[in-house]
Amino acid sequence: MLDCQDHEVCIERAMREAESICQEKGLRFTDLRREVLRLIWLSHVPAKAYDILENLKGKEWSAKPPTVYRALDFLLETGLVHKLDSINAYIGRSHPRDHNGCYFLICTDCNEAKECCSSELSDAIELAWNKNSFRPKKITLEVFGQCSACR
Amino acid sequence: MLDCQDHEVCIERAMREAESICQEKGLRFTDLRREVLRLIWLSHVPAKAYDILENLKGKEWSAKPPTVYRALDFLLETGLVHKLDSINAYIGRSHPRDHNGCYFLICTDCNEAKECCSSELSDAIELAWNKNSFRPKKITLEVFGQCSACR
DNA sequence: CAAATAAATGTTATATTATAACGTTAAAGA
DNA sequence: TCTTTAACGTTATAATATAACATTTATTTG
Repeated sequence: MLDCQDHEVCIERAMREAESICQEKGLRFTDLRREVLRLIWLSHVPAKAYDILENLKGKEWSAKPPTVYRALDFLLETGLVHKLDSINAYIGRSHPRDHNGCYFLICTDCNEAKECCSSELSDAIELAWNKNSFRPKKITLEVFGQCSACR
Repeated sequence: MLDCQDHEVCIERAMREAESICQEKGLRFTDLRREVLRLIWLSHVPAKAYDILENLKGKEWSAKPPTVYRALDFLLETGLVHKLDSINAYIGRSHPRDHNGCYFLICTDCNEAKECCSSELSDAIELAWNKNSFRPKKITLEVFGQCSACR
């Protein structure tokens, strides 16, 4: 589905950006957090928490569920990953510096997911605000369908 | 949050509409399914599956998890309820005959949720289709924020 | 630097959400 | 009425996530 040509490059770009974001914000990007982020970025198919757990076990960590969930919490708070609530899975954020107006396209054939940013979306939400005098704080938008590669 | 003035009326309207939809479609609206739908409609705060289970126990059913999940599956398929994936909770559908272009506003203060239908939303999704040549099938849009009553 | 503090991780246990598999009962169709 | 199918009962377990407390590692401060 993706415009990612060379996935090694894709991962390295994401890891570099994560490093620099953590540095800027003075956050501790520990080996564990780094490894969990890398495992998530291994594929554009969103990763399940317990799969990440399995993948950690071969390595130097004594991995138990809280090991993974704590790393995920950190990555979520920092905006480095996103949780897809409709499938309980985690995906690396392509644009970790922009937190707004993003939504996710999830292909029901290949299972890959893509992050999209759109002002049209924010505008549609804005409408909800006007129509319902509702003050939006957080938006979950996940679209399931078939990606171009799978047609 | 809601424009529901008299909630008894609100529930009865929903139950009547459910009856007629099931009749039209030749579906069996059994006592169990009816009761689960009514329990969900008891409040505009989305209901958790295991809370529904507890509420069934006082009654005539030998309620175990599958009892509830099977009823929920039926109600979901029939479009009578909606699952809010971001909070794993179920809410009665206000417009069970229109399955498209709906989204949900969830108040983080009072926990009530409201179903909204909007063509603007469908249009924004349409854009995703054009931009990414993605064929949308199912959309999850859940907006968290503060409703007018809670401001 | 050493001690004090705070942050991260280890560990055990358990909570929460959901489904598989198989048996029984009740309803619908032939 | 008999057959078939759909609904429900029941037991067990899978999948997802967190609480609570101990230990280790990093950071700050005296």
